[in-house]
Amino acid sequence: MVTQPGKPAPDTSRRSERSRRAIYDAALALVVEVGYPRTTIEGIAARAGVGKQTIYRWWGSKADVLLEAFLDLGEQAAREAGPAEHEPYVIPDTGDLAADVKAVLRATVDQLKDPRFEAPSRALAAEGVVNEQVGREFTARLLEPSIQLYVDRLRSAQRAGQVRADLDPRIALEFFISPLAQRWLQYTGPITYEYTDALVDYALHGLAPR
Amino acid sequence: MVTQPGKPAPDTSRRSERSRRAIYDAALALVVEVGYPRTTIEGIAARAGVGKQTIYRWWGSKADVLLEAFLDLGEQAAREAGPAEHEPYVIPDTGDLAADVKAVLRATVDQLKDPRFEAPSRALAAEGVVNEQVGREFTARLLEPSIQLYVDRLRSAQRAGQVRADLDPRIALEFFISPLAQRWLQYTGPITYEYTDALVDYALHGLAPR
Amino acid sequence: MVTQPGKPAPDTSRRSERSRRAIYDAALALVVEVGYPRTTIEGIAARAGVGKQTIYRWWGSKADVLLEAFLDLGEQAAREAGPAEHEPYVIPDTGDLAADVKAVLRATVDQLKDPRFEAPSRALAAEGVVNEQVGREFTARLLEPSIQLYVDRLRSAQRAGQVRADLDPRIALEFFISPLAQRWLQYTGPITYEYTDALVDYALHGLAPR
Amino acid sequence: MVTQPGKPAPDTSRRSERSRRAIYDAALALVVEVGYPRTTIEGIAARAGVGKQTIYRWWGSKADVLLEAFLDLGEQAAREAGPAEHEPYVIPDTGDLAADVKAVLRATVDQLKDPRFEAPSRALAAEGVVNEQVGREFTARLLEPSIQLYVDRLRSAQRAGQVRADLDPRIALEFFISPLAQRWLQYTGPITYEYTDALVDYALHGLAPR
DNA sequence: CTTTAATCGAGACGGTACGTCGCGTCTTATT
DNA sequence: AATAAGACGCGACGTACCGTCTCGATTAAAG
Repeated sequence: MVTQPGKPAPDTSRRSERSRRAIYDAALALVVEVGYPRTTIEGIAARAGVGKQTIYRWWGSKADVLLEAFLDLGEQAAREAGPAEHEPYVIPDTGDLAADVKAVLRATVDQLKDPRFEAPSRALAAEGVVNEQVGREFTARLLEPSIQLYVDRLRSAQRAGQVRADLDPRIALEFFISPLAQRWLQYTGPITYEYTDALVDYALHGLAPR
Repeated sequence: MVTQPGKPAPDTSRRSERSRRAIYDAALALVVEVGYPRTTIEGIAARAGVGKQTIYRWWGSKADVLLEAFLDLGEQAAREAGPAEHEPYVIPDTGDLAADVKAVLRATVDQLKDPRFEAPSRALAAEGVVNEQVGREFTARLLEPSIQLYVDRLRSAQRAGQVRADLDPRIALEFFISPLAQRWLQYTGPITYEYTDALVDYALHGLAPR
Repeated sequence: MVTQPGKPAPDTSRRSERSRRAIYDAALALVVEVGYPRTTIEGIAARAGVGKQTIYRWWGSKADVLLEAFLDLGEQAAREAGPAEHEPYVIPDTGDLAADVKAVLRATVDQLKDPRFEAPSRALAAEGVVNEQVGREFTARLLEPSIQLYVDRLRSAQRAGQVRADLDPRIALEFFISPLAQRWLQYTGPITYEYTDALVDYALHGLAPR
Repeated sequence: MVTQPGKPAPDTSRRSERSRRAIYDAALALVVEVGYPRTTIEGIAARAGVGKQTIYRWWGSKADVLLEAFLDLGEQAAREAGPAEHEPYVIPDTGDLAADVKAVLRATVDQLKDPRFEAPSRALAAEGVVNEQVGREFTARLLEPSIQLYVDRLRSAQRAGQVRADLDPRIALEFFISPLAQRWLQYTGPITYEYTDALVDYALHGLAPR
């Protein structure tokens, strides 16, 4: 992200768009097909019909390539969905917090099970666990936007009196997404609609008896 | 875990205890010192004063070695703590669920920040995210025992009327540990005592106003 | 061959005859089947159903084993041929030197083409070229006895006036065997009866016109 | 020699001349210093300051490297000797066959005792004995040119009436070189000027009395 | 519309680590 | 005490990728 002083900084205006696209496609395809550890820079270059240097010129590491490829995939999907139908990219606000969050979590469950999404995002998550720089980048560019949606929706719910006003939404939202994240990352339990529905109910009403 | 048909299965009784220990020590030290990706089988062997084949004979991969080394480290720590003082290995049951869980989570926070623990467990978690077999093994042998302690404590609280009887403890406990896990794995927020205390309060009383 | 001072010198009387034979058989069979370089001590031991140490106890190297195995093969062949029919083990003396030597060389040609003989003796010759100790041992125990037969036959011919009396038989015999040896060792030409017959004629009458 | 179908055939024009030279030097030096069996590809690469792959890219085996290194050494020596003084690379033709051949054989004796020549050529000869492909290559590229010189000289002698016209020079020349070769390869006798002189005399005049 | 300089494809290069094979030594249990 | 079995420390194998470094051959911006 930061410009290195040692490197002459390549000229972005002359960059080959066709190569960039081919590299993204190759990287994503390989991660799906052979898995992240067996995805190599050489393999990406060969599959993309691109010189290795073209990759090293524009990215710093395998994880970097994949992160941008994955972000691009998201933007592409958003673009294809069109401005009208952008359902999964915001949290609906029908006034019923429980229903709205349940709906979004169900969509998330579907997404987690789509191999096109799962392979690269697992790879990036894994890399991020062990490489803090990648981890922070991953979180900032992929998780943070989604998290912000939850924060916004919770603030709205607070204003509507559906959520206690003294709660920190940054913490509250974790009751919805962290258990799901952990089951996904660490295989601590099955991932189903019933499960995510239960999470919402448990979280809203608390574990203690009323 | 499963006996491979192709391999002649070495004779466990003649195994060198001294080599096994040296390998564990070397693996853990290297992961702390140079990080998981730069920890190599060759490096472990060299540092342990052991032939590479001795590692390949008994373990299937770098992750396998580290997993057993880490489990052994845990057992060793438990043994050293002695049968009298086994504080972190159960959840206290004073009758006050909130206080008991807060105490345990504070201990967990400390542990997550201890480099001797952090480096290998991050490494294993990362590997597990991208390699399902390792992930399930990691969860079964490392996470599951801790999870079970929460299940037991929550059942006790249900009997005591402090937790609603109709809740599934396997889900309920995730409100305590999953948010912490996600902050640790994905840098989604700071990890402090105040934070874990808040988790317990939010979880018990729910997000919705009473 | 020389007793090493460092080694405790094993007790020959307790030696297992069955193992020795099995090792010889395995060594010879492997050299024929997979070639000398791919014949290993481990392979010989495994095929002979013998511990590796049993080989290391009694022999100093792969070449040593093979040399003894090959010598044993020769003795065995001689024993089987019986005391009556020991044709290839002496040079006949009919009074006609040319005929006698031609006959022996033809037998040698046959032997050189027998795979059971060729594989191990090539292996030993090769080893001997690069390892002087083995080379001298090979020559002393395998070549020298045959050479001596030629010396004797040539001396007899000298007495009979068929060979000039002032010649050194140690040199003269090389005109019969060295060209053949070189063609065999270095592929410098085809090996046929006509060729060995010609060698004898050329050698006896000289290259210069009479 | 033959293009393998499985390998993509590297681009010869981009080959590093400096690496090739360094590899030749290292290979020859190591064979002299530690012997052929203890000369390893890894050792050559390390000494040449070259990646192992650079060796595997251009040669098929240790013997291949050494063969080319040795041929190169010969060409280099020939180049250094210059076009004027190329004494050892042809057989003189003074009209006196005996004298000419004796002179060349004496030079050969000297060469056989030069360690810079002896170590690699023994190694290649040994390898060739046990590996027919290497053996034929060795003979074709190293021995054959020298053999041809003898053939030519003998033909000249035939025309001059010094050698019987009905003889096959390919066989006749072996009386000069094969006995020497065998003594060198198999330690069957000492190698001296007197010996090679005697070979020439015996060969020309024959073993039988005149 | 050239000119020209950066990017591109290709892939050779010096390296590091891989996972395997075989060495020669050793230890253990059996005969 | 020798044996079958095989674990061990060690070194080399041949392979896969790493990240750097030339090479022409485009190729798009500036002259």
